[in-house]
Amino acid sequence: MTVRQDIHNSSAPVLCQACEARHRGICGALDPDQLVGLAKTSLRRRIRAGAELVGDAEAVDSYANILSGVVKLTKTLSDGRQQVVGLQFAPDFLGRPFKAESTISAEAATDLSLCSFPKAALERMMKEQPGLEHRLLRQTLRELDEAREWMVTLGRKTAAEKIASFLLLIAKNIDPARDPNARMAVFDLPLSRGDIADFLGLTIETVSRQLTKLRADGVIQIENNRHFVVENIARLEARSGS
Amino acid sequence: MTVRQDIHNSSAPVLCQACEARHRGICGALDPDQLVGLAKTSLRRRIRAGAELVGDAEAVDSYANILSGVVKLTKTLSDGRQQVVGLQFAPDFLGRPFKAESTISAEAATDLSLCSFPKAALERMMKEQPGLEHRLLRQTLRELDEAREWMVTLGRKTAAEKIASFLLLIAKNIDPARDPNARMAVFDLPLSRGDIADFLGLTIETVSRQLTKLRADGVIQIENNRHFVVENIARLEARSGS
DNA sequence: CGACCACTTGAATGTACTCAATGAACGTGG
DNA sequence: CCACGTTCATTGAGTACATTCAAGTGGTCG
Repeated sequence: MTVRQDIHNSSAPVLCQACEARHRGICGALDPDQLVGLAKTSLRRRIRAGAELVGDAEAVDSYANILSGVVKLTKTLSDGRQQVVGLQFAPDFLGRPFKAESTISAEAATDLSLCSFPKAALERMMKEQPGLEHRLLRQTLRELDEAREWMVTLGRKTAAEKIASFLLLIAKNIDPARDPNARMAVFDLPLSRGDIADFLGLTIETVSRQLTKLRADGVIQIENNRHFVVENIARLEARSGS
Repeated sequence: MTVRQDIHNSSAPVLCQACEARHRGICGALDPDQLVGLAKTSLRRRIRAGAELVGDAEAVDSYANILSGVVKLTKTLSDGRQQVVGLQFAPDFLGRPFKAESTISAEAATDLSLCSFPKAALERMMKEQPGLEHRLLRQTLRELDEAREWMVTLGRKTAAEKIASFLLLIAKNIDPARDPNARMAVFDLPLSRGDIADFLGLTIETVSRQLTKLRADGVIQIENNRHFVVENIARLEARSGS
């Protein structure tokens, strides 16, 4: 582990030294020279929570890696009903290759730090380094698995189970350094009640009621609306419908 | 169009001559020599409707292309609740690369004709032909788009809208030769009422009631439970919530 | 202090579900 | 050929869960 990091960092651009995408993200496919090449055209950007990254049916000319923060992917029906169709965390790749315009919109759920680079730069590099496309395929397959997992939640779970499943999802993804076997979890929710409702296919009121119930039952503690403490994750899992 | 087919077919294996996957599927990435190589290890299989192709958490050692028929991908909760998380049509690729076992189960919704080949053969070929991985990435991205589109349907549409959306989905995918702008559609449903319910996150009874309503309103005609006629697709679209 | 925002709580309503009975199509065996 | 069982779909009545509409709470900021 430490060895691998040493090797990777030895000649990597400064920008990439502390970057998760360098290891777990798509940049892990690049050799030091290629990394330097991509880093030349890349740019670190900070985005405020709530800012729209990509609007529906909007042309996209750059891709990015998430360095920190949470991105919310949404789709909206003509009458305004909204559905969150995905959440992305560091070090996920952000963008939809091979399509001029996106059919979903992306929004910063929290403050973000991105490493962004021109669409053309990545596509050029994909040609000379097939490993890049391989990484992309892996992430896409993972996202597909997640989307299908969520379809089960949306289609077949009760409101109470949806909320428990959601809290588990956040607990497991919000902190990359977290021990996956830990018995307890503490985190700040990256989403408002409204966002959660749109993610779970519920209303704000139902989300609020179910959270209140979990708190009343002693499964979770809530401070300042956003800060959550889960003493015993197993109790949440028991309520998630698995 | 005819030119392209001539070129492709000139030296292609007999098995591949009439195969949609040769053009629109993943095999389109292969040159004639490679196609011959893959065809050597591949096998045409016929499967009866209802047969299970891949069980949940079951090891998979072969991939396949769908030549004809419809495959149903499902996930099941511990208490038996089931959700259909995807439908695949010819000439889709079937299988989950880079993972020893699948977390979903695949079942023949209709009688199937498959072109199946060993996992190892395809993975070997992917190394020497990056275009193959590219095709796979494209299909995966398309499936991801479809899954997200369906998340909106599951999370935010009413039962009536879900049914209309489902009928549109089938009308557009069941017949590869169909004119996408055609005003009317005629098709045999590849799924039972129960399957539809599992796809839409509804019960059988609700599916039945909504279909009856569409028929009563003159939007669709139903013969023998499975055969559907849609005189005016626009009327269905108007009810799909878009 | 008042306005605003996000969230919570309450009461009434409605959509889809559950349970139950009926109907239609198909295959088997007497 | 018809009676019978089976499977699949439809229809009906009553119920439950999440929604809608409405009011209230708590925190933040000008």
